[in-house]
Amino acid sequence: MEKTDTRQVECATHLASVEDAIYVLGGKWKLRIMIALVTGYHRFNELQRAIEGISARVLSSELKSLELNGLLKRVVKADQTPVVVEYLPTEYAETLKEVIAVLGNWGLKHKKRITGKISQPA
Amino acid sequence: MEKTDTRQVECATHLASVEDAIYVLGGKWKLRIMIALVTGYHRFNELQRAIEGISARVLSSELKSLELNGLLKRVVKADQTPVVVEYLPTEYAETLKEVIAVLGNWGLKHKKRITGKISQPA
DNA sequence: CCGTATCCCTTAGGATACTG
DNA sequence: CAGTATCCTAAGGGATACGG
Repeated sequence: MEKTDTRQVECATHLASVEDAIYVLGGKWKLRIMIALVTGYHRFNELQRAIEGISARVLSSELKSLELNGLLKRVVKADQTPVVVEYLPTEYAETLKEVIAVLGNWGLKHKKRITGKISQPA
Repeated sequence: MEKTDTRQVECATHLASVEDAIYVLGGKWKLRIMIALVTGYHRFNELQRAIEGISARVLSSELKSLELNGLLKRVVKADQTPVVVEYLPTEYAETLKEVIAVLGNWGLKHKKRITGKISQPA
């Protein structure tokens, strides 16, 4: 079997790539925050309200992590009276749309499958 | 602004869906195990060797979780001399291929972006 | 409103050792 | 080979309170 090597390499490559993705997007909150962000929620408290269950402390630290990875930009508008801070998805965040769509889709179908539980053939 | 409601609902739906997906596929190992599985690694120790860094304890518990979610099937071949156990991806696991592909792809590009670090325009 | 600081608890997951 | 048992640490994340 000489294809073994090829397969091993392919597997290792896949492994490394999703590892990278998980490193950046993994955890309970990061993708959810990105969803809220691209949906149009930009203010801190707005985000906290949209993402049920997240605490200010966690939201804050996750936002920093996401900014470091270039997925959002923290913008301070000093010209307003009570300084307005906005978290805006970057252009780069667009690349996540596919990820979110695919993952969300899978989650949706999976839930149906689990709850519906049609007798699947083995 | 009367589209707000629609947007809120859409966001909530997305949120719930990826939440479900993360619940099933989240964590450091589950997706990696599925990759190894569909790549063709089926035996316990084989998997442990393919997925660098995973301990027997974790591999074992993750395999159970994945089986519960219908993504793999544990098959015992009692007809061999030293009983052979195989973990086989189910048909359903096919639905993950897209997820893995998209996520892996994103991870790959992201790594290039981070390491290469071409001056991106804001 | 926009966060940070503290404190604490739970969980994921690593190390090692051991059994059928 | 295929796991389980134990133990332990680190990190994630919740609650509350507080400051700019």
